[in-house]
Amino acid sequence: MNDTPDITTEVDRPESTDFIREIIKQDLAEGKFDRVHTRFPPEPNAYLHIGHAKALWIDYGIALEFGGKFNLRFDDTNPTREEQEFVDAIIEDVRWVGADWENRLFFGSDYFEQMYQWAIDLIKKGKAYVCDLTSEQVIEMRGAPTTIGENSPYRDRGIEENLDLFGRMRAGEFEDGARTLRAKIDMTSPNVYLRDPVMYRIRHAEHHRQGDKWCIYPMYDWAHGLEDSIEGITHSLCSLEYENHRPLYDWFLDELGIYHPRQIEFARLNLTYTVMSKRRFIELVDGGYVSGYDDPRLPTLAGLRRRGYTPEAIKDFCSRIGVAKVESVVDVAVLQDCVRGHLNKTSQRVMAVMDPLKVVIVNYPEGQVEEFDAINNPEDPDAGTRKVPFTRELYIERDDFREEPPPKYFRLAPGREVRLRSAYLIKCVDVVKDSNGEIIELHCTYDPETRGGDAPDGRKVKATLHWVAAETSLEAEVRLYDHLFAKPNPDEVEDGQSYFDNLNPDSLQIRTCRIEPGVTGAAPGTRYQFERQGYFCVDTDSTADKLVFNRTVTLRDTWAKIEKAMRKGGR
RNA sequence: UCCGGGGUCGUCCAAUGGCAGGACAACGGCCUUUGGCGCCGUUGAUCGGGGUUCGAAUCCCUGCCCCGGAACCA
Repeated sequence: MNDTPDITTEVDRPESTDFIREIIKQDLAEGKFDRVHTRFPPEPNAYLHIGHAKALWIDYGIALEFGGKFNLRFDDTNPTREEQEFVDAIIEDVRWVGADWENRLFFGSDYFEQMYQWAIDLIKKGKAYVCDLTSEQVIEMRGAPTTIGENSPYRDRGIEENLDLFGRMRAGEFEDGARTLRAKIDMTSPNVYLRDPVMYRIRHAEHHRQGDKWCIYPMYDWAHGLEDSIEGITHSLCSLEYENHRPLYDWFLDELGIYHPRQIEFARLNLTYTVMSKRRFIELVDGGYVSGYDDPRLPTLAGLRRRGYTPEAIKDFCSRIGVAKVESVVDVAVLQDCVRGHLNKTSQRVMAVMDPLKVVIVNYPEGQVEEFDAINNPEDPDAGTRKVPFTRELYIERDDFREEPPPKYFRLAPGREVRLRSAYLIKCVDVVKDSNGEIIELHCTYDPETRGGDAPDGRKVKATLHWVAAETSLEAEVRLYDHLFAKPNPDEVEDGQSYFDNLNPDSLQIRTCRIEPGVTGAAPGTRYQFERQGYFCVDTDSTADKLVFNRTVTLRDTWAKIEKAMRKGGR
């Protein structure tokens, strides 16, 4: 509270920047544009993933920073693969991540009439023609990157004939694939996208918004720049694979002489231990490797949401990874660090025992129940406290006791004293085993003087354990998630193998835990920290009778590291 | 082979001719009623070769390597 605000550190600190922001600043300085307007243009044919979130935060973040505007626009130019279901899902995801398009939700298909008129303009200029070649012929005559293409025999059709034919294409006189409208550019260009690209194809298909109003549909390259132009986009940001398309983007806009946004490309996101493509999501879902597109192991936004990730964490992640043009693979540990950071500050602590070992406090009165005040969040004093019941019979984590403790292990062991979080100091006086030698129960004594966890004589204990009362604790299902793939790069495979061979068999473990009773009735989506273990959130499968938790991420586990190092060193 | 991009710590991103810095990871320590959080520290990089310059990650030349590109997909 009495910290002196350090003004100097806030002044002159270079704000986060990247090559795109630099370009925009320069454009603004040169007067090339006098405002900033971006857009996020998903095709409604798949679920969004964390890679889309990166793009979204570049688009939206830039608009925000420059005091500009941001549009959400569905690029729905292909009727055969787009569905309303995806429109709804994408809107939900974009909203969840926190981008605000205000009242600017648009659909590329709403511009079809304008696009059609512009196509006519191009035909009139002699810059577009109706081509009767089949798709196979077009491909053949286009040539290869290393060779040049060949002109279509229909390339020099007269303007009147082109106009007539194009009108009849729209009128539905021809079958699917019978003809196309092509731009007349250069069949010898080293950039194959400039070799008379198709602008319109015939598809007698029902469009999710336009119904059967149209039977010709614009191709991406033709449509996208027009959409940007119509919306007054200043900077059209997209991923690297469109770099080769930019000359075509520019060509259409220049030939039409209409408002011309600037396209800038950046590298898309890759993450370790996962895959990031629509095709692979489909394969994983269809193959039953994951439960659906919202499986918490998938990097889809729906999956991350279900897993317990917060929009804040995702936004933080996007700003940490930056923007550049190098193909990159970001360590998923960065993402995990982001959620831990946010959840540490915000989530309520609770005690849950994953693998219960019974503890009997032999000097504690039978039938007595005490209630302790446990701190809800040490990072947030305003979070207050909660009551946790304590009884003679308790459960602790099986892993928190060792009959023969290894070096550096300072949890419970015979004769050792530890603290039960928020309760008492207890000492292990006896180990009870069954006929197989399996430990079934621990007998401990408690020190009544240590109520709350501190010893009046000032003696210290090294360990604090989480625990639950045997009887009052609840049973709950926990789903422990780990990386979907066993290798950082799932594509690193032996000959004859596929990325499926790298699936991590332990990516999901289902357990039954005992949890303190206060969580009764927690709604799906509620997030907790299970002390000493990790962050968990109530799954959508959870019911009043049966709580189900997803593990979002584990806590950092220094002891596990030490143990691992010792095991290695021991060999 | 042609066209378009790109090569900085293990990873991601800075340094815009002037001390190669930050984050994650790793390692060590301090603190701790979470082996959590926090704090401190250590390790660690300019693809190679030439050149320009007082000075090069940055500019020039050259070589090498990586990615993308031949859907009536986006």
